Amino acid sequence: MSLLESLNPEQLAAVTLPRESALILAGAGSGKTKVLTARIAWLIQTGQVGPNGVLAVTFTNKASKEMLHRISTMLPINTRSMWVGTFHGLCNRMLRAHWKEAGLPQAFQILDMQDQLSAIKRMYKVLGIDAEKFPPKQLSYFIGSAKDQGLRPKDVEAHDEYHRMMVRLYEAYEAQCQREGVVDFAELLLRSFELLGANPALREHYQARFKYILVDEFQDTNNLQYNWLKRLAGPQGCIFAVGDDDQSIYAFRGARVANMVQFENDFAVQNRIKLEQNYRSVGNVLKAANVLIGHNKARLGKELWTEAGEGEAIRVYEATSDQDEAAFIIDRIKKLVLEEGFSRSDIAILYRSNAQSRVVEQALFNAGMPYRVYGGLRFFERAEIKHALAYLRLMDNADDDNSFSRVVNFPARGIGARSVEQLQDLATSQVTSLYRAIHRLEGRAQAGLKKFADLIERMRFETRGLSLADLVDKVINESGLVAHFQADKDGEDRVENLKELVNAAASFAIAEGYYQDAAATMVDEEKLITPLADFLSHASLEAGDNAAAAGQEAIQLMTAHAAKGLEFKCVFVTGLEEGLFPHENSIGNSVEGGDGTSVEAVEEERRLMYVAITRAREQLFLSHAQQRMLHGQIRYHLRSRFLDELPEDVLKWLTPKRAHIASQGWDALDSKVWGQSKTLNVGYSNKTTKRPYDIGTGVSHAKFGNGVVVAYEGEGDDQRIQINFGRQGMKWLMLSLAKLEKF
DNA sequence: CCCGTCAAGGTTTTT
DNA sequence: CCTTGACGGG
Repeated sequence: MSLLESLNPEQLAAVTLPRESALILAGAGSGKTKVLTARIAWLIQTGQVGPNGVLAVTFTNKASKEMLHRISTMLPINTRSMWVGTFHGLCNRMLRAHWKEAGLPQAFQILDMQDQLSAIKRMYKVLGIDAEKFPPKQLSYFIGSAKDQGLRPKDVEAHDEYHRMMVRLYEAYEAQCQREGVVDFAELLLRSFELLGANPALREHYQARFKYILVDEFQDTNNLQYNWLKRLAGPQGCIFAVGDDDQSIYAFRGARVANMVQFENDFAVQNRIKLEQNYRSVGNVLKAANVLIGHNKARLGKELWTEAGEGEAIRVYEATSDQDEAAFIIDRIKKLVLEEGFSRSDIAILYRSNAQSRVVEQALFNAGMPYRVYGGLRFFERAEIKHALAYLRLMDNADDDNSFSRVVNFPARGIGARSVEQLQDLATSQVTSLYRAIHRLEGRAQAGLKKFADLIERMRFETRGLSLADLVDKVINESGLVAHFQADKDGEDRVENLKELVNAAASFAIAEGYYQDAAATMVDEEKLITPLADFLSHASLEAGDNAAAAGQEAIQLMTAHAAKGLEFKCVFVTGLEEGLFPHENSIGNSVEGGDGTSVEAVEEERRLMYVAITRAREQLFLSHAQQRMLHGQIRYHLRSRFLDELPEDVLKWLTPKRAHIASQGWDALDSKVWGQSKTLNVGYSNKTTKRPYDIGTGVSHAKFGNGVVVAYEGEGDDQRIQINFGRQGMKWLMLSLAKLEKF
């Protein structure tokens, strides 16, 4: 059978497993997606299951689109009715189909993170909560983690006043969401989970239907997602889980690698198949990756190999500064493009945190090299788009106070904070929404508010029977949004974006089969949803591309996190410094491993580094800088321990490798000290400023023992030197008095 | 109501 | 350094 022909023995074994649960440990570049899609295609093609009997779940929209695309090239079937999507997308689908049983209004809206925060702030106003004492972000986090544990307010144990308050706020938030007919991301999952729990008939229906469940990036599942899968699969369930514990980089947002082992126990997994042959990178890159990740203790164990040649050595550069690092990168890129014939889009520059992109961007800009930065605002997150969506949502669901508040006075129509406050009071006392409260204002009715309500009503009436795109077009004009931004001298882009929203609606309508003339309000036996509601869900669940627009032939800039799942011929991993990568917040910290054990937080950083270097197919460059500008201060960092963990024989140091770190031992440096360096006067007035020891060199002190010079401060007799003495802590010593020796 | 100024604070991110 | 949010004056 042709679809099995290109598989290696392990891949073939995985694809053709009988109906039993299995864990596939798939290393970076080992053909993970290929195996997933081939298994689905094989199951269907051999008649073991129909397209409707398969459910495949991923974490990102991109991954699910890719999967659908590949399936449709392998099989002549309509994939649109298949349950392939993200956890949130599939839960949304289920809740749309069973909104009544789930206790939701038919037109329930989805809150993204921004929306959730503004909902919390609005609630604080009504309840008179001090946002300083209980930061909205903290509440959002609290609610999110509770839901991830499957806990409702009544289930959360609070042992102190602060947490009792958080629980009360959680409860109030939940009541508000319920009244307004909105759900946040975690709620989609929890509702769906509870729906299956409370409804045996429904549960059994889905358990019988989905004979085969496949999960991508299994190491990224959180507690709730795991339990949702378990419940959906049922006692006879068959789950095909694909993941890589070495690429688990999202523990900080609740992902539990421990789910992999728990899965093997819960589902009596007989087969743990390892995919270790790598089809992406040259030998040297792979060797570096293997040795690096070998430093982690918490691993299931796996070693990648390749048939490809060794390739170039991994080149390492120690820059004097972040500017110098950028200059090095530009220089190498020029060589790669002009002399070695790589295309700019083959080249990626990776960093630990977004702030690091600035210096590189500047340098690329000055060198006239096109580049593309991932990680900005996404299309559906832009303010003007959010405004347009708010009008649409309010038309669809009159109880959506979030949307109401966003646009009631935007564009400005003379409705001040005072009027809205009064309206809120009335709405609160009558337990209704802001929009509905307008009609109860009676004599005190504020003319502006009435006019606003009329506007919404009119738009609702006038858009009846229009196609989705025409509807959106009508609303952006009728609402005054387009006129408002046209009048703004800097509003050109925003007008363009609003028009782009009309296009997005049109493409969505076509993709989903609503077509242009869809007076159709109901489509798809399973969706039971209007095109508008469907589009609004889509906008919340899929915020769109987050890359800044640029020519296709551009150098790619992104964080190591954002690079997961991608590959490039040439990769630069930058900022390899203690405190940056590994990040200072991880150094010396332990975190709960998900199964009660304690794991070094730096292991996740190491996995991130592993992800970063395994993005490279042919050439890999690593760099660090002696000093860099961070938070407006010059900071000095030692080179990353990760550089010292790489095997020397695959490295080629372009600058001399300095030896100060290896002799030191990392235990001495594990306190959180790197963030405390002081600003220095650099480059001038060093008449009275001496630096007998270079930053980064080791010194010993009679009382404190060995340490590393981190910074200098002051001048002349007042000049002080900062030294990290490891366990003894960070000390500032008077240079004139301290008795120090180089070691 | 809009715009400026000032203070605070600043991993990683998808849905 | 640079972005974000909170206030107060015009």
